Amino acid sequence: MHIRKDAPNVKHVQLSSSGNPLIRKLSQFVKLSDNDKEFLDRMALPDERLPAHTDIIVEGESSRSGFLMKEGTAIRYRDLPDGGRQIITFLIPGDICDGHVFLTNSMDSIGTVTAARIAPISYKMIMEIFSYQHRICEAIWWSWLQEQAILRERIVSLGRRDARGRVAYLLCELLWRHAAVGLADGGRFRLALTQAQLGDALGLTSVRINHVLKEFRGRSFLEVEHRLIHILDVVALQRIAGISKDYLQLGGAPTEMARSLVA
Amino acid sequence: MHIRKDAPNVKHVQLSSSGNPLIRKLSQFVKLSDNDKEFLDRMALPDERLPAHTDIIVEGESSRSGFLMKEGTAIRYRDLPDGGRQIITFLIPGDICDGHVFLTNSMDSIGTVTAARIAPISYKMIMEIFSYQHRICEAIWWSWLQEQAILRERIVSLGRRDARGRVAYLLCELLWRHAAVGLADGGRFRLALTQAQLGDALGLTSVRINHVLKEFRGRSFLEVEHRLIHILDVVALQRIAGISKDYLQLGGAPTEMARSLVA
DNA sequence: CGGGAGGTTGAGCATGTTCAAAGGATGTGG
DNA sequence: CCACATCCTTTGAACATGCTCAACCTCCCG
Repeated sequence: MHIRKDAPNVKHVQLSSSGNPLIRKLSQFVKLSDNDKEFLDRMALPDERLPAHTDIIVEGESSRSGFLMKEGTAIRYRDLPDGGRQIITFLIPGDICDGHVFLTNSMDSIGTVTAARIAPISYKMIMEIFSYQHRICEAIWWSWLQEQAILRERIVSLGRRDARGRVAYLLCELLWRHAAVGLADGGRFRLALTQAQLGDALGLTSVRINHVLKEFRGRSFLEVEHRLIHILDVVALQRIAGISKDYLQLGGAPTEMARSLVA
Repeated sequence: MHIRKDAPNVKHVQLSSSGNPLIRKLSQFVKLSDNDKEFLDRMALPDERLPAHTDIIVEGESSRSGFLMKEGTAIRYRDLPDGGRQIITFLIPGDICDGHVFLTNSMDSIGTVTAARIAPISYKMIMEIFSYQHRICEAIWWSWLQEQAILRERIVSLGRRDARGRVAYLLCELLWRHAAVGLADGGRFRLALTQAQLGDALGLTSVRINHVLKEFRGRSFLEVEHRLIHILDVVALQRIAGISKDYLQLGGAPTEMARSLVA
């Protein structure tokens, strides 16, 4: 990415992990009790550190049932026979990687992008949540709906948006997701992705990503300094992506109508 | 599609709905008891008939919580500001449309393609399943994993496969899904999609779809007679799509390893 | 410093699009 | 049950978006 020589001292904001991001994430949907929070904190321990560029799960082979991202960024991706690669999702702190990988025989791999910290989650624990932790269960349910909505939005992106629209959408998605776990300050968040990785996520080449980012920088939609991305004009990006504000229901509670139906 | 003038009398096979396709679908994953089946049959009643080309849910506005497809084909799609459209998923008999649409504020619409028959599902009923019908709950859980795997595979398709690969993959997916609910006979299933709709699902134009189908017909990978599609060489299609057999875990039970973890 | 990874740039190329027009199939009302 | 209107498929030619390949540059890190 473009790195400004004259980068000012970056204001020290809360852009790295603080406490348990899962609590932050689930609090979007449900008011968690102290008990709930304690449970979630226990669930996030013990954890495990992983260096950058390390595979967690390779082509569907896994001894792990699932895990919670505590720090860092990871990708769920697929290597194709022709040498290509498609990044399917980015995993950021607060995300639960659900082990679907090997349950369904899909050949996805999962690997870290940056150094990361993850907490394994056993199926026993999941079953415990389902049976005894109803409020957490409800929140996780909402969180899954959100995840699915993100997958569907990505399908729309890849199917019908051009390069600029795809980049614009992905940046919005990542900003909102980071904000939802308290890892964004205004339009700022830490993004340690190479242009090639962005390309692999968007079905484009790094060259094209480069052109689009250059244009966006020129139009002052965003700035990149070191590994910190700063979205200056989210509205412009949304317009380019062709989305109106409320898409994805990120960073907000479910609609009243929806809540009443579930209660 | 190409329609052969000399189409022979189509063998009368079980390509339209017979009984409750949801039972068939869930039986892939779990051995259902007579009680379970009775419950699922009650769940599928009362039903409602809808003509072809009818919107069920429009741009996220819905008074419906969810429904089960009993007969026919529907699409979940998105209309874009520029006039384009992206079909996100096809709904076939046995699929539960989960009402995510309005819960998450996404602007998806859902509409029938052919005449259809659907059974509304209330949230009360879903909660009942979660609380009291553990075997069905487990089966639905598996079924969701499968759905997610399909969405992810579609992302790979749109991101990294060319037109031929995309068409090949979609045909395989539809064949396997139809087979899973007993609506395929050998390589045959009823597919009432226009080439424009296939294009909207695959991020391509109808013109391109036409060329690809022509090539596939020429190479004897498939035939189309009236609205019946006949896949003659699935293996060839899989090769073109770049997938190996077990993808998606369609039509088979979960791996032993996976089952033991959940049990 | 020197090597390597990632970013930037340009020229030629390919896949798929757009636009347009004509031929079949379908189904609806008279 | 036919006639007409409509929708779908098929085909061709010009065009555009994004790709490939290749070179060079910049920064970072040992």
